[in-house]
Amino acid sequence: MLKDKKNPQQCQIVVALNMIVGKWKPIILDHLLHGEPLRFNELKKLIPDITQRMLTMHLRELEEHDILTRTVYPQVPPKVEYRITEYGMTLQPMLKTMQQWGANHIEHMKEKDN
Amino acid sequence: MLKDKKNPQQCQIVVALNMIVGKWKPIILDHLLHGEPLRFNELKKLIPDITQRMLTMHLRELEEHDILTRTVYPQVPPKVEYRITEYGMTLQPMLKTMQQWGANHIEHMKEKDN
DNA sequence: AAACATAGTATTAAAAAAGATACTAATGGG
DNA sequence: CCCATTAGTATCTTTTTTAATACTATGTTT
Repeated sequence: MLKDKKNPQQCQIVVALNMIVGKWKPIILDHLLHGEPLRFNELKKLIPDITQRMLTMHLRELEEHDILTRTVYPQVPPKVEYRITEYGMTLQPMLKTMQQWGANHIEHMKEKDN
Repeated sequence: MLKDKKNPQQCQIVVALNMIVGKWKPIILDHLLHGEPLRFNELKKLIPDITQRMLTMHLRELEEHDILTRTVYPQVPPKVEYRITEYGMTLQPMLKTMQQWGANHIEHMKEKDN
C-alpha cells in the first residue's frame, strides 16, 4: 500500500482503491452488494474460475475492513455465511461512479478507434 | 484485466479501475490533474522514489487511454511535456468520490479499533 | 465401515508487477 | 575532445499476486 505523507489526499484514494483491487474483489462485492447473504460454496459457484484459496483470502480481507461479516453456523457439514455490512453498503456510490465512468470509457475508446 | 461476459456491469468497474491501478498512477494523475503540464524530469522530481522505467511505463499507458498527451519538442537536450487531456479531466469526479470514501474509511477504522 | 458434504488450509509453482542498474542519442559549452 | 543535460531503453533480479493441487476436520448418510 502506497504511503505518501507529503500527499495525504493521494493516500486516501489509495485507501479506497485497496478495498476493491484484487482480481476477484469487484465481482465478490457485486454479488454481495445486491443480494442475499451467500455461503462460501454459493459464491464459489457464482464465480466458477476463482480458487478456494483466493476466495478465502479476499473474503477475509473484506471482513477485516468491515465490509462484510462472516457467520459460522455450528453445523456439520459447516455453514458459513457472508453478508455485506451496513458500512460495506457505503461502497455502493463509489462503485456506481466507477461503473459509469467505465461504461463511458468503453464508448470513448470505440470512437477513438474510428 | 478481468473479463466477465456474464456480468458486464462488473466489467465496467474493472475498466475504470484499470485507469488508476498501478503503484504510481494515482500520484502521477494527481500531479497532472491540478497543475500545469509537466516534463518527464519534473514528474520524476515530484515523485522521487519512482524509477524512470516505471514513470515511462505508466505515462505511456495513460497516454494510450487518452488520459494524457505526450508532446515532444525537437530540442537538445530533449523536452517532453505531459499534459492531462480534456477527457482525462473526467476522471476527476471519480477520484474525488474515492478520495472521500478513503478519508471516511480511515476514520471508520480508527473508531473500530477503540 | 466407507463415502459424502462444506469450508476451508498447506504447499509449491507460475505469472505479473515493480525495482536496480547500466546504457544510449544528440547537441551545446568549455 | 570531453562533459553535461534530458528522456528515455535494455537487462536482469526481486517482490507480489495468483494458480494448481492435494489435504483436513467432522458429523451424516448408506
